[in-house]
Amino acid sequence: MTANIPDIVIGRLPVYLRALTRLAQEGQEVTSSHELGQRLGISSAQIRKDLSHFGGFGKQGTGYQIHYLIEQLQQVLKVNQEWEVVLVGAGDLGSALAHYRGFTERGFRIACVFDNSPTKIGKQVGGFAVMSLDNMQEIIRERAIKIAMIAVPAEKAQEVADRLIEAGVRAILNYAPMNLNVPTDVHVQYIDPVVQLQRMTYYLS
Amino acid sequence: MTANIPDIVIGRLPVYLRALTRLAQEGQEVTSSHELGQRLGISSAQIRKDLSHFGGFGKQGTGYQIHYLIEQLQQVLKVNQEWEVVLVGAGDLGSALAHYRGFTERGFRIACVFDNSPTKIGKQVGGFAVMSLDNMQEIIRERAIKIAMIAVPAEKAQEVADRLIEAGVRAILNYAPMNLNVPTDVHVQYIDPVVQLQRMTYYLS
DNA sequence: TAGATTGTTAATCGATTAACAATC
DNA sequence: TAGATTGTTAATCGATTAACAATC
Repeated sequence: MTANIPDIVIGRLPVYLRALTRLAQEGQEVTSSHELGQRLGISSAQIRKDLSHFGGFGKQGTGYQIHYLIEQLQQVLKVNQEWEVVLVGAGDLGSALAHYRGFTERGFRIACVFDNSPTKIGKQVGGFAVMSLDNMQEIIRERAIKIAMIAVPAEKAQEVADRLIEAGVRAILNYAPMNLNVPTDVHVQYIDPVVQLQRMTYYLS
Repeated sequence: MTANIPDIVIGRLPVYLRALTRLAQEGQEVTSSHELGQRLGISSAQIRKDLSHFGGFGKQGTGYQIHYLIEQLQQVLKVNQEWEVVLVGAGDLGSALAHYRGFTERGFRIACVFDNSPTKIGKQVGGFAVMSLDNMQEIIRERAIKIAMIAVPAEKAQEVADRLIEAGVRAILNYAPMNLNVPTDVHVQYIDPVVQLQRMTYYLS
């Protein structure tokens, strides 16, 4: 039943999870594929189809128990546990990420912050002592860390990625504005605000 | 020829543009759909198909002149001009965005930074004097600004979006971890690092 | 010329939607 | 029961890929 789910379906689950969490915060206990779809601008059929890949989480006539569905989605996405993440780069962006409080409540904890600038190593950034890149691989191996965020200049990103992967990282969130070459068993997601802005200007005026 | 291009195609153009710019920086003058595809992990057929929506930019047997293709893509995406952007929210994230140097070189200039916290209004953030939200709509109207970035807490995001749209904004880059309800003529892109991390944990271990 | 690569068509593949029986 | 909504199947829609003539 859980074999070979399309990645595009997986990509929507965190969005469902986020919307459900918000509904729960608002005090609601039950929802329907129709209501959720309206909130997200997605068809109700798509939501039901997506969820049905993983099991029948709802009841005919009633809909979905929000708390139950949240738990199920967390389990599917494996975020019913806490993941340690390393952050590479302690510039403006890295520093903002280190300060961001939203990671822990949704399953991720920054374990270490690395940078190779002598002016930054040893300094505190968002409660973390910035460590040298020289220690990075050792720490990743010791703690068996699988996830990293890259917030270094574009020129350094590929080299950093190579070292992360060599040490055992299998998921990378790349904030550097460039494409990474990685083995097929390594997953990369990209965040480049300019790419997203450029996608919208096409439609303007 | 330029009628009704699928949005998914538009979404890839900025990525092509970024890769081409990098190739140009590396001193290369000509490339092929095959080379570009390899760099991006995309099939060469898809690249040729995408580009062919807008014209024949290449030469058989030779490939694409990088500089020429960059210019053409910039024109298609309307980033051969500078767009003014307002930034709402001057917390850690907003501050990092205000400091980011990568916007201007790729077509976007932050025009103003807004926040409604009295402790922030008037302070300098990345070279901008933070202004009160009370002045926001007036300034957006005066300068006919069409693009905004939202970096406020989730609870405030919808209200901020409503005010931006009322003042004339038509493209929003939303950093708040929540879905926005907007009219159909307004475009929204989302950046939520946790959503992207959660999409990858599914595949781990 | 020979080799290479485009632009485009047709075929394939995959994702979304519509519809409805099942059932709460 | 009557009304509502799920889970699922089949139909539709759209996107990707393969293949190749055109041509530099």
